[in-house]
Amino acid sequence: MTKRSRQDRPTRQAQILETAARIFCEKGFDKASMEDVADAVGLTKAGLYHHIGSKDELLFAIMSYGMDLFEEKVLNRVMTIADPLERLKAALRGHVLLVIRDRPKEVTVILHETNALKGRFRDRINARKKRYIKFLEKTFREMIKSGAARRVDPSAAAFAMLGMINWIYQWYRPGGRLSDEAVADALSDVFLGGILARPSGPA
Amino acid sequence: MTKRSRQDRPTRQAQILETAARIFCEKGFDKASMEDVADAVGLTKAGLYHHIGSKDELLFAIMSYGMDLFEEKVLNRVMTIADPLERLKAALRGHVLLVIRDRPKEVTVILHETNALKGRFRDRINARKKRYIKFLEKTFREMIKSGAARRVDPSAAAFAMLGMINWIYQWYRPGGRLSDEAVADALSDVFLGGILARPSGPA
DNA sequence: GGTAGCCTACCTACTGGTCGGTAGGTTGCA
DNA sequence: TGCAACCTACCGACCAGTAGGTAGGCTACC
Repeated sequence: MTKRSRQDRPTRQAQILETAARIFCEKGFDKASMEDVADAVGLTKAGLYHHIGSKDELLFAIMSYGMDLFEEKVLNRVMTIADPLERLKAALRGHVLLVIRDRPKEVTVILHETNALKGRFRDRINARKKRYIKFLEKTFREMIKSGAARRVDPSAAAFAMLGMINWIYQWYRPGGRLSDEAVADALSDVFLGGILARPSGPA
Repeated sequence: MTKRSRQDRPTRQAQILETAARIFCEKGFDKASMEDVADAVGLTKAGLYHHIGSKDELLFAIMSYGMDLFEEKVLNRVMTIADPLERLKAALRGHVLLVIRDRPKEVTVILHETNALKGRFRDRINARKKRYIKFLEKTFREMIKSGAARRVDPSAAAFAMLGMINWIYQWYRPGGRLSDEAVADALSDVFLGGILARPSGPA
C-alpha cells in the first residue's frame, strides 16, 4: 500500500491524501469522482490509480490518517495525565481546539462519511473510535469516584461530549463572533458546569 | 409538485415519503437509487416519477415533513411556555424523546443529508433550523436574565445542546442498557447540571 | 562511457455498469 | 370518454476501474 521513495518523492502519497480529503469533505465521498481527485492532484485517473488501490482504500487511508492526527495531537498527550479532572479538561479542550483551529479535513471526513466504509475497513476505524469512548467513560468513572464529578451516567456523558464536539464542524466558521479560544472556553464551560445556576450559594 | 387526491388516495404520497425516508436513511441519499425506492413502494421507476418531480424534490419533501414533525411535536408545544427554565426543559426532553423514541427517519435524513440539498430547497430547510436555534438562544438569554442560568454564551450553549441531541442517532440503538427515558434523563442532567461536582468557583 | 534491462510514474483510450429521468403506451375506474 | 395511475423500453451522462503503452531515470556490466 504505502509506497516509499527515498526522499525525492515523500510528497505524492501525502499530497493525494490531503487533496482527496479536501475534495471528499467539500463534495461528499459519493458525489466526488475519482476524476475530481485526479484533476486536483494534477494527474489523470489512471495516474492516480497507480498510487492507490481503490476509492474505498483511499477513504480508509484518509480516515486512518485522521485518527493518527487525533491520537497524536489529543489522545496520546492527555492519556498519561494522572488526575482524572485535569485529564478530562485537557481532552475536552484539546479535542475542541483540534477540530476548530486545525480543522483537519481528514477528521471531518471521519465524522461525515462513517457509513461510506464497509467491512474490515469500517471495523478498524470503529475500533479506534471505541477506544476513545472507553477512555472518556473511564475518566468519568474515576472523576465520580474521586468526587470531582456528579453521579452522571459515564456513557451518556461521553456521548454528550462527543456529540457536542463532533457537531462543531456543522456550524463553526472561522472568523465569526467567537474566536477559537472563546469557543473552546464556552463549550468547556457548558459541558463542565452545565447551564443552570447553582441551586444555592454565590455565582 | 405535490399531487393531491380527494381522499381515496391519501396513502400513496405518504407511503412514498415514508418509504423513501427509510431507504435514504439506510443507504444514504446518494447511494440509494430511485429504483430502490420504487421497488420498496411496489412501483416501477416511471410509476414512482408519476408522483414526484425529481429525486431532489423527494428529498426536500422528506425533510420538510421531518421539520413538520419536529415543530408539531416539540417546538410548537413548548414555545408558549412562559417560564424560560421550564420552556428549555420541555424542549430538551421533548427533542431527545422525539429522536430516541419515535426515531422518525425523516428527522435523521435532515441531520445526515444536509449537504445533499442545493439552492432554494436547502435555504428553506435551513431557515426552519435557524428558527429553532434563535428560539434556544432567546430562551438561554431569558434564563440568564432571570437568574435561572449561569452566564454561558447563548449561541455556544444552543449549539452544544443541538450537537448533543443531533448526535444521538449515531450511537443510540433501542434495547440497549439505557431505556428511552433513562437516556433523556441522563442527557438532560448532563446538559443542565454539567459534569463537575460543586465547583470551587470558576470565572 | 555506453548500452541493455528494468522500474517507477505516469498517459490514452476504453469497458461494463449504474443512474436519473422520460417518451409513449396500457389499464381501469368514474 | 376522460383521466389518473401505472407500465415497458429506452436515453444520455457519468463513473470506478483497467489494459496497454511510453518517457525517463537508475543500475549493472562490459
